[in-house]
Amino acid sequence: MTEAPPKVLPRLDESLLTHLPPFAALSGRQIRDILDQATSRRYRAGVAVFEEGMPAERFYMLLDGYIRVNRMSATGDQVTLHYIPSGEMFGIARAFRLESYPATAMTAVDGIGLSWPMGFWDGFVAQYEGLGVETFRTVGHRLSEKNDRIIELTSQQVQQRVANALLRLINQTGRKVEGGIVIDFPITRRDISEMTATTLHTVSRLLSKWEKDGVLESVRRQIKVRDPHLLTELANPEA
DNA sequence: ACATTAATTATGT
DNA sequence: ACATAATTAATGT
Repeated sequence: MTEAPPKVLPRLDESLLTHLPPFAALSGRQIRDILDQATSRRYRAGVAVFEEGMPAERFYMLLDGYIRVNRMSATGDQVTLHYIPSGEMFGIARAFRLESYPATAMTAVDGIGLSWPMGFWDGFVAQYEGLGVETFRTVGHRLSEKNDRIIELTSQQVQQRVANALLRLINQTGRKVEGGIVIDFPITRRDISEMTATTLHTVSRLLSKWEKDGVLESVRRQIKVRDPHLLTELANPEA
């Protein structure tokens, strides 16, 4: 479900973008121009920013929150592909000459995003040095991560895949707290099972076991990794 | 070494 | 109360 009314926030400060890699190389004036053309919008947790197959009308910069990217499988199940942290661009279909969004973008938590009409994309990358370069960087990074996961899926057992998925989550979206690192947004056993090509039951069993072993703590969509090193060992097929 | 099925128990609105 | 999450055991491939 897509949310209807775009609420424009009162004031868009340039400091919103200056420290973000895609805009870091730009002058204050350039950032001002970009911001003046942007629409800012708050999103509640659990809503779709855009959906798979919809005409790709806008592209986005996530200022706060996390985006969960899903795609529909052939059997009709939603599959979680990955999470996007704040500070990254998403929905940049135009960069790949796509007419429609290849996946659904759901908010994992309350968040704030900027967006621009997709028609601005080509002009932006032509006009603003570094935007295209940084986009290549993030896309390349995501691709190499995908490659890693293909290797995992074809060569590793379930425990290792789940352990690797958790490691990625805490590395990319982890927040340090007393006694460990928590995944910064609510995540279910089902979400993890979708990312690792297994069932929620197997994930549940693994997490229960690891909780007993002191690797992590987990209550209700919240996971705290207490011992990342142990998890790293579990992720490596040693024997 | 896993999935599936089903029953049961939390937990959040 | 009702829906969603999570656990656990039993059974199957």
